[in-house]
Amino acid sequence: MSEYIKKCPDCGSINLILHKDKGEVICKDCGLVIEDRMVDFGQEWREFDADQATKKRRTGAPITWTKYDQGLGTDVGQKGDLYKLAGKSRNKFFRLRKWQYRISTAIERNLKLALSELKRVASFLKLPKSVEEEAARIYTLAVQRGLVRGRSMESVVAGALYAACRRHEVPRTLDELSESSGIDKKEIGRTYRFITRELGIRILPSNPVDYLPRFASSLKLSAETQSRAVEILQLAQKSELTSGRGPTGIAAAALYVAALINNEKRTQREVADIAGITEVTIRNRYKELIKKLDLHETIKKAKKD
DNA sequence: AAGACGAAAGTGGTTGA
DNA sequence: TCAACAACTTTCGTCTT
Repeated sequence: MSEYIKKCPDCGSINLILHKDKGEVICKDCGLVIEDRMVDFGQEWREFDADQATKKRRTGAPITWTKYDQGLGTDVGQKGDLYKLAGKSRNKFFRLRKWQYRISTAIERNLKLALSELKRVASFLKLPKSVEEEAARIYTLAVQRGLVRGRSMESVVAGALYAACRRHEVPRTLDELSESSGIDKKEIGRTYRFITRELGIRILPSNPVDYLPRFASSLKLSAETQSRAVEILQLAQKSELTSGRGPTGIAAAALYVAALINNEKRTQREVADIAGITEVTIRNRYKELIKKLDLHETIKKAKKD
């Protein structure tokens, strides 16, 4: 048992029980949960067969931010323990349960709801687990700092997801996020900026290269074309064609040019739709690319083949 | 006829006084 | 807080294949 807790801070009783398997310290007299989420101080065991495993294994599921209490947490009277008690003390525990519920409402209820929404959007966008975790962490921090107040829960969820995507370099566009969460694009952008600023999350400007694989596969372009596009992008970055421009536009143009060179021509319209930009933007980027990188001959040569 | 191209005007967001 | 500004979009007419 923890060294520093010897008396119940509520009733002063020294009758404390340690629930090792739950990681809780409970006052035997008043039922107060003095400490939960404590670390198991027990000896380290090894398990040699299935029987020992059930007896000796001490860990549960890994801690995760996608559960509102990180998969830990203590509930009063969960398993029907309460019905072993009679009369007064039973009522007392019902009261306790009620209070626990009330106390936890503010933040935890919000989290419960928000995280299920987060999960829904994340799976809709087919985001990897790591991004979902990150987004959940960001959201949890945001709630704890009261950043959600005055904003809709959904928009903060979307903002957190967007931030997590950016950090993990699996960018989704604001449009995609907006479509899957049903939140206005502007709103997501605003909350995104707000929470990243408030939480001091530093995010690199997104790299056009990160968009290529997704666009390329949507357009059913070959792997060669895709890697051609990567080369073009790298050259473009050296010539400083990329700074200050929308990353999707550059990615789309590079892909368009790469497709031309490799005789897998797609129309500007097709590419533009996939990338969520207009043909005009592709044209502008495309012109710049050709001019700066001297791709004239390369394209002409490709056409003859 | 479809796609590519370019001009011109409009939009939303950033920046700097 | 406002105006200037850059990037991007929308629209539309013209040219190319």
